Amino acid sequence: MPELPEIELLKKYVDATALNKKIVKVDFTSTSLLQSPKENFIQALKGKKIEKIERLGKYIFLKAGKNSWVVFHFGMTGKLEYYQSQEAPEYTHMTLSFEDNTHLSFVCRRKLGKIYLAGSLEEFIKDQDLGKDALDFTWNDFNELLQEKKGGLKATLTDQHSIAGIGNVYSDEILYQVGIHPKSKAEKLTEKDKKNLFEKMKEVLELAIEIGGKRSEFPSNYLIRHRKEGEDCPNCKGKVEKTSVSGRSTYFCPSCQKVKK
DNA sequence: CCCCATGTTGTAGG
DNA sequence: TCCTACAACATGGG
Repeated sequence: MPELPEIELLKKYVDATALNKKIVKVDFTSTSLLQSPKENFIQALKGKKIEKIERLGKYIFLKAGKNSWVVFHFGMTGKLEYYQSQEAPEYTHMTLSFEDNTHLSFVCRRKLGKIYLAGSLEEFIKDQDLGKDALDFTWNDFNELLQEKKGGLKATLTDQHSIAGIGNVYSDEILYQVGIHPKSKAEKLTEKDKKNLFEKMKEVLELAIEIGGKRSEFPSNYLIRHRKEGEDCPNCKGKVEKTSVSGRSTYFCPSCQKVKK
């Protein structure tokens, strides 16, 4: 569930379901994802109202009382589920129960997610050294960032300390949409490349949010619809290839995307 | 059994 | 210091 668009949709989901509800019970099925002692979570959350929900990058923050936030990171398979029944979903790690007998569970099959406590967003951002959210970047921010980066472009796009929110799938998509090879070096981009990249970064992420993150709803000229080795490139006669960049599986079209190095 | 998967982090080396 | 490669984490699916 994990990149910026999916997390933004999850944020909206929690806004629509759990906002302003009072937490009457906090349960743990496991404590292995907790970044603070279980007791601290109970103390911070029990009896409190969920006052506000925020997202930054791939994190979701729930405000429960003054200077008290619970922060979720979803790893590859995490999500939040709101429900009324008694039974928590499979792979639930933590459940908040509300006065109206509804529940919000943090569900994470592969256990790569994390749950934190924080006094403020600012403090959390500082502790984690998180970059600015991809959707909050201005052209100036983006230009400056790429100016100071020496390494691979995809590594920078997916580095949460530089730009928060972009992951493996959307970085491939953004690079495909601007016709730049994922193995390109940030320092070799022209001003025009960078401008295009900046605009497509926003466009791709915003479109993904608009269509509810459903893969089948993306335009047919999106790589995400053809994210498989040997698929036809939707823009030319080439075939989609798979390679490894920054240690991740990377899909691209070798004739539409040329390396700048 | 093999490899793959929307992520992050620690380590080793250049 | 900054960058890269790679293993590790954990678990289900093909």
